Amino acid sequence: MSRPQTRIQQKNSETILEAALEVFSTHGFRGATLDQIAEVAGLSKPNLIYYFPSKEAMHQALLTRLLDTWLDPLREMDPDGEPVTEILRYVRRKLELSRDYPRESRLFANEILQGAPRMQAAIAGDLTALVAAKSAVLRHWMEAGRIARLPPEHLIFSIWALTQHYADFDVQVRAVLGEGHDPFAEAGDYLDTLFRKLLAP
Amino acid sequence: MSRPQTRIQQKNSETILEAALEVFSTHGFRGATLDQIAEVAGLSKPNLIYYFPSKEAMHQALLTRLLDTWLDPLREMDPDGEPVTEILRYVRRKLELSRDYPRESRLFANEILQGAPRMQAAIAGDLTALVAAKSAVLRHWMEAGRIARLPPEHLIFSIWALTQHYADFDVQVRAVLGEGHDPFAEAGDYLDTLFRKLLAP
DNA sequence: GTCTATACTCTGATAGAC
DNA sequence: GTCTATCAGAGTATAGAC
Repeated sequence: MSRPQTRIQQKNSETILEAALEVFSTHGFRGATLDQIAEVAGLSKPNLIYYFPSKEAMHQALLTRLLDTWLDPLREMDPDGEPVTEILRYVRRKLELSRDYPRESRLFANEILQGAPRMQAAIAGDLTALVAAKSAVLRHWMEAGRIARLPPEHLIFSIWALTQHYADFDVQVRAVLGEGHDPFAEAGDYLDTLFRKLLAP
Repeated sequence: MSRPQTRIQQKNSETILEAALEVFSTHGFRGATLDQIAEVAGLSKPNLIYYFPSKEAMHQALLTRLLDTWLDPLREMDPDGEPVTEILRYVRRKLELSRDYPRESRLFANEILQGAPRMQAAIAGDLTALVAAKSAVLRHWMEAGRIARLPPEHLIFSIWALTQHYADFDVQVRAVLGEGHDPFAEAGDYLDTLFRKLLAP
């Protein structure tokens, strides 16, 4: 990957990725068009292609930067910390990601829904390895009787499912709750309660 | 909607919807093409258009039949039943839907991810009304001290999120678990435990 | 009722002027 | 570095033969 040198190039690359994120995250890879991305970015279509060799390359650039941000909070779960505190912190940070980066969450969801054709490697590699490592930590805590004995991978799945739901199904959540609700604030309290009860030995 | 009269028409309509489900559920509405649907269905492209006036109409037909199936298990939650039993039954039935109809689950997820442009009405109407009704039931059980006091809508969201995750993120789940796992069987046990602990007063 | 042929629009990408 | 013009191919949908 060759990428930006000058200031202007950096700024334009940024503008394009921002626009691409907006479009890919709502329409998926095949549903997104360069026309749309160009319009959102306020640039001409050929200009997009000047910065990125193809539509595919834009998508790839977004996915690459995404996965890192996405896995960061899990990486930070400290094996030497207090188990419940560490897990609840992870839940909270993951929910904050959903609140602050809903488009990234939807981009990821779109990719997985489609069978992860452009992410197979990353999922089979980094992600699986990290989950394996953290599952070992969780299992260790369980064996020490510090949290309830549960299948660690499924515990992690449930954190992902519950937090991402508020970003990915935002439209549905807001429709059901109606006016005068702050979905993410309520979710924060609810998930805190849920995992406290679940983890109690 | 005018629809099938003869046997042949019924059968072909069915074949087309089946193929359309396959394609829409993996690529989203805009990402799906009539070419693909025609190929999967084993029919010619114009023949598709003979049965359905447009791509849009096929999608609509799928969404309409979907929502009903989708909400059925929630409808069946019995206000006069034993609370924990009723809720656990709902969780189990919803998980079975994810296992048996993963494409329908992904079709729905795709539509919501995109902001539900073709489902606004249904979500604001039937779905919201049903959730309101069942939330009242849950709240009643909580006030009677029969289950833990929790925000009822979020309790329902968590059932949706946890069960649908196994259909929508199937690729990820299987990659993380590796060989020799039955994700849905394990999820069944795990979610049973989770909700039992969560609902205990 | 179903197919072949085709009209017309949109899409991703390139050429070449400035 | 950025734009206008444009291409080839794919996309939805229609016309009309059988």
